[in-house]
Amino acid sequence: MPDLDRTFAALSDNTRRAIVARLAGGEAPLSDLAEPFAMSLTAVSKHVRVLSDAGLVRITKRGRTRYCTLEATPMKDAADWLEDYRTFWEGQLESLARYLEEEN
Amino acid sequence: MPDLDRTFAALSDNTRRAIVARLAGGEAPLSDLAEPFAMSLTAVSKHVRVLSDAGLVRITKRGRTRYCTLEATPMKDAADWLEDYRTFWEGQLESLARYLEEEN
DNA sequence: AGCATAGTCAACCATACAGTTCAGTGTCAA
DNA sequence: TTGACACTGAACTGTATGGTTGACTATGCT
Repeated sequence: MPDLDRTFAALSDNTRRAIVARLAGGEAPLSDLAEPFAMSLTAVSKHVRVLSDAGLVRITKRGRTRYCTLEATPMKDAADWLEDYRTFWEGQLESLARYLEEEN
Repeated sequence: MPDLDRTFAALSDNTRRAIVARLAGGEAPLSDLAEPFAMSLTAVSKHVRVLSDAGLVRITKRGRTRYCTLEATPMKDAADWLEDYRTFWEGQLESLARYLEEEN
């Protein structure tokens, strides 16, 4: 699953997760995306390219600006992968709860 | 959220996801974990360290073998982060479904 | 035509990562 | 006590990542 590789890798950076969060609110031009960050536009552009390579963001050029939109599917795939372990961690956290319970 | 950074980074490798999958079935010694992979034990040991640094795996030494167990919480955090976007991608995939519907 | 805006490209730097090999440590078993 | 087993550590290689700057392209505005 090299797709999952790239999806998780894309999400392993705080800046990129912030970009994703921002794009969940709707499409935005690159320069708008870059504005909140204390780094060059080039750097943000690279981050967006990583997201785009991972298929999480689609870039459409209108005039001189690039509009970015969030792409759902890869994130769903990642969530689905994690979801398979939900029962596991729910069980584990429940055990923890029981353990803490008994400790009192 | 540097924790999420490390969690997602840890999950961005196929080998490590396979290790996680394996550990979901119960604790296992390092050498058992390494066995299915066409790489050195050292390499697997490094992978496990990455998982351990990210808090996804706990290593307990009994005798000369290291037993690895899956640790729930960080994966839950990652899943929770992704879960926030579920409504988003469900909406988007629904739009896609409607679009495909209308195309016929 | 001329300038500002939006962004890419190329080159560079430092750090991290995935993998190797080889040598070493610690533990169990005969 | 000798040897096998289960690792870890150190050193090295190649490649990726996150960031910079400076030059360039392309579009829009006046």
